[in-house]
Amino acid sequence: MRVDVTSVVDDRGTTDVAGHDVLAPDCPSRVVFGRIGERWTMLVILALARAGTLRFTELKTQVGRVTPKVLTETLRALEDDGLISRRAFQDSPPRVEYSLTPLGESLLEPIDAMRAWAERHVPEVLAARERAASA
Amino acid sequence: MRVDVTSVVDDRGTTDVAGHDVLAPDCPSRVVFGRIGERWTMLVILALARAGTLRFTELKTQVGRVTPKVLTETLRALEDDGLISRRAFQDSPPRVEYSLTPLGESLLEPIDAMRAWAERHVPEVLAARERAASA
DNA sequence: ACGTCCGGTATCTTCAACGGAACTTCCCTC
DNA sequence: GAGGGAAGTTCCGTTGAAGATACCGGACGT
Repeated sequence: MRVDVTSVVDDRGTTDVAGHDVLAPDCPSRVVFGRIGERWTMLVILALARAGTLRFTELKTQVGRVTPKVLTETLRALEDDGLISRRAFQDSPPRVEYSLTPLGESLLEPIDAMRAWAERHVPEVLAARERAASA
Repeated sequence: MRVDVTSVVDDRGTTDVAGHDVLAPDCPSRVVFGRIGERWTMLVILALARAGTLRFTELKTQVGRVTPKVLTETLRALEDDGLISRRAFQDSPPRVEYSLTPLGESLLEPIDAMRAWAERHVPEVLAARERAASA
């Protein structure tokens, strides 16, 4: 199929029912994995999932050692993707509340699958890493 | 507040049954998300999942425009984590075969959950992105 | 009048990832 | 003896994300 890199593997049903080629660099799953692979997004999403709603500084302390700049970037990106919503009140001092959108909440399911895998298998991964390091 | 990353949020059951704090920077899920967030790992794992076994150059062509150096790095990292196995034969010309370990195969399940989410929801994400871009 | 809180910006620097191209070793074929 | 795989390695350069630090503007308390 079109897309340059393509046709890499037409010979064995590599595209799913929806017509996506999971190996193509522009596959939707790449978009998703790219986003959740970024350093702070998971932490932000999980923090919001727990708290429901958090203000900027609350988020900052919950998430850990993130600098305001990077946190802002992360939040903007997630907002642009429709995963979180930002409501600003013009109180003084300023108040801004972040929370998950329904779309963001729906992402919790696959995230949790990943987390479950991690909890079950990370000991094996760490053991393998240690073996590799000492070798 | 004590800053040590721990005990960030003891006030609301934030640790799961296994005692992991999902928000801690050293949480196992971070390890996993970090790894799969890297640029080529997904592609390698999915290619191997399909083919079963691949040689270096086969992998290289399947995965796309990856340079040998980066592919080697990716493969080494995955091998160190126990997700793929590398068998070298001393034929000539050299032959090396890569395949998923059982651990690597077990990772396919959460990956697929993620992929399923992506396929269902990426249109919404892209729509949100476009709204954000034009605003 | 002064400092504080809040939600950020602005600027600078550092660091790891990624990439390109050439080189290597070993054996084989032409 | 010239060339050609296979599976990398080495050297070098670029880039983009992340971090540190400082600052801002407006209301508020004291």
